[in-house]
Amino acid sequence: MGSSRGVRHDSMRARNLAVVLGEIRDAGPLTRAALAERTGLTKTTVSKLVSDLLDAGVVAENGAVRDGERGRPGVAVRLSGHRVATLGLEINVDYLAVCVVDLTLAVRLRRTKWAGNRDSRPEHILGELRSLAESVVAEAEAAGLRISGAALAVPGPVEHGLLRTAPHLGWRDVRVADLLDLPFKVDDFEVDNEANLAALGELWFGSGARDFLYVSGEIGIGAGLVVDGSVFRGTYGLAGELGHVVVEPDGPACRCGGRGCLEVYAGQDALLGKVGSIPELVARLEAGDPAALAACDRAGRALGLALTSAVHLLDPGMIVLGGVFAPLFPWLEEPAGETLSTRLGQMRRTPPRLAVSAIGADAAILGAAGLVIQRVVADPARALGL
Amino acid sequence: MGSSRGVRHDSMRARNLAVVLGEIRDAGPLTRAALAERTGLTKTTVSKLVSDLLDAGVVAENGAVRDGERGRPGVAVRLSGHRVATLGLEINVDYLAVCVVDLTLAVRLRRTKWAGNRDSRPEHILGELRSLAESVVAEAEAAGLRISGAALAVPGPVEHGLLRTAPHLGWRDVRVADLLDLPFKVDDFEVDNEANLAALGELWFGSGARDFLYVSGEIGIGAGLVVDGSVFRGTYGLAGELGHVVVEPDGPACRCGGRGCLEVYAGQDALLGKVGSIPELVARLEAGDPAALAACDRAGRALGLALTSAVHLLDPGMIVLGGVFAPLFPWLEEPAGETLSTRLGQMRRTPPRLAVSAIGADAAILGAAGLVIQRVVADPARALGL
DNA sequence: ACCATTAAGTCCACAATCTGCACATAATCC
DNA sequence: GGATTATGTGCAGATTGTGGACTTAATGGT
Repeated sequence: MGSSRGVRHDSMRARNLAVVLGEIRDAGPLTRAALAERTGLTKTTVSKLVSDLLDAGVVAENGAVRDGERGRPGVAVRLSGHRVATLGLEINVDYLAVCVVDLTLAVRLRRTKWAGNRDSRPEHILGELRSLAESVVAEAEAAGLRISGAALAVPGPVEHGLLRTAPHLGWRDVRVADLLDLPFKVDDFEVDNEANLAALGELWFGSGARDFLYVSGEIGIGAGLVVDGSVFRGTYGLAGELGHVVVEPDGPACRCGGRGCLEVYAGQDALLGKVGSIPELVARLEAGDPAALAACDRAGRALGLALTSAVHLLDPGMIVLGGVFAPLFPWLEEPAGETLSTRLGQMRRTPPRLAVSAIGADAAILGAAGLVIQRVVADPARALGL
Repeated sequence: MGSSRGVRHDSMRARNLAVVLGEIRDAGPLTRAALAERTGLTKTTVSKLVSDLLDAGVVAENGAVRDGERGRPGVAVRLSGHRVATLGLEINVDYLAVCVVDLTLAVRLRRTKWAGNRDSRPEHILGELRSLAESVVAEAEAAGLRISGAALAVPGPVEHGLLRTAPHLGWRDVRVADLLDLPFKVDDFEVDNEANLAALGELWFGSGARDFLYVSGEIGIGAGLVVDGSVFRGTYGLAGELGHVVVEPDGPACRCGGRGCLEVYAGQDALLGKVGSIPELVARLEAGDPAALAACDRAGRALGLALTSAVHLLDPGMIVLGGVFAPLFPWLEEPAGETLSTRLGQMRRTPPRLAVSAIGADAAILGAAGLVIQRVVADPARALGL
């Protein structure tokens, strides 16, 4: 049951710090007077709160505002990225990646290590990731940044910090946080599915939409639903497994135990067939190779069918295709979109728009780092000890 | 963007009233000392808050607690249903229904009016519903209850208070609240999909589970997902349209424009075939009628397939079958459950349990009334003018 | 150039609410 | 019947926000 705690003076202040900081983030540089107007707090209170935020180094004054109006010009306050930053981490089948993002969501550092991680020992991979992270953190700290948390994207479903299964890594039930052992408190470190974090990457670093289903085409197919700026995770955090939605009840067997799942038709293995890589596939598609075109068409139709079910169940504002689906978008758009709008029929005024992801392979690490930034802004008092 | 308001002294108090009242609701009768313990507030503060709640008539003292311990016995405080109540309304194809539920979730009044509402004029039906509601409200007020809000369940998707389409009523784009014109403020009246409200009915009046997918088998098939005690509605409030999830991509045409939707195999029309009613179908099933058994088996398998997709996308804690699926549960459970667990395969430790709804046809009105009660408890200061 | 006007930001007395401790109250235990 | 223990309330004090007066820094008209 909801055993929620009462509110005391300090939580009131904490909340108001978050409100002011959130408003500065959402509505760009603002003067104290404008902040008072927008938050409903008095100028006095806003002044005191802003002063604390200035001391903490999370905001900075932007110089006088020259808006041509009469009267004393205000001093606008904006988010400052010079002190607080967070760490985004990713383990994928082919690489490890790390980035540092500051409070303004500027990417400060970024590093990738290519590695064949198929069927590898968790301890080994996580050790590599730790040393990668440590070097990046040291560099960030040398630049005067304080890393206030981290999040890690993994290629598989995560339940309460436990990686249930990562089929292509060959991992099962791995307590990732314990093995990785970074020097963060539990509250400041999170592990989540690659698709969920990539969806958040699209949210904060992409096109600016606040409601969409991000479809992550990797070796497997996942999806992350963003509704009004936050990810829907379901009961155990396992929502969004688009790859195993039923497309053809009597179709070919899938590794999951089912038959005719989306992954069978549109997973990376199905798309590539005998082709070696995605860039090569794109080259063949551009050259008009019939086998490649047929595979894409089939994948697109299957994707359209799975998305039909997803739209009925999840009601996304739009659909963003990412991962390997991004470079293939020109060949997937028509069969998938056609299938989707035919099937949805009269159920919707207009079917959700199909769009290509605005950011590339970095989606997941950016989303991971952004998630922690989000938390700092949502509760600066806790994150900064104000 | 989240232009949220700052917190002032009065909102702090409002929040604490809600915390205390919520705790009393969730954890049964509690003494002031126990409340202080649980909320983290001091005994002094809790005393003052409880005193206000007593004055408002939403809680009552329960007599001394005799728990065999030493020391002064506390006086337990419990929710009191003698003053505040809410109204639940439903329009369905075959009937109108109304109920009054008090703060303790006790059903105080209940009335159903059978009517053939197929292809009827909205003004007419809503007029009938209004007079039904008015008589029930008058009766409730005569019993000393104050009706502090209402919610209405309708058989179709609702987007921002607009009933988009109710195929079996023959309605399209109806502004239900305006036509119904009950004397409630906008904040105190809500229209929602029958499946969503039935799901909430199951939550508050059913088995006690807090995470489940409620599947509502009516003329159409809808579903309401409850995660941690609240309904997931998607971007436009259209989530949970289980009836049009793809079961067989090349199956028979559905009235929605698609093919092989769940509704084609497991909608009421498909289940009944030439049989006249659900009770008659049940009788035939009990008698072993092969045609009836085959229809149910086919419906169960189709339901299992649609639920497979739903489980992958929505990650429900369990699955509750309601509406006409409730009486048919004995014949649906095996084919649906078998299909579901085979298909989910290794993706889950255990597939979500299939259960039958604990409440009957009243699910939607109970959920509707309960929703408004929930709001009163969530913000007693606003709802009661404290 | 100067002064009225306008708006931003700060100062200070005051108000709302919660805390912490003391204390009265009402049981049980021996 | 007195020691012990726990509940609930009263009162002073702390924290935080409010509201209006005041200072500051511009513009614009004379």
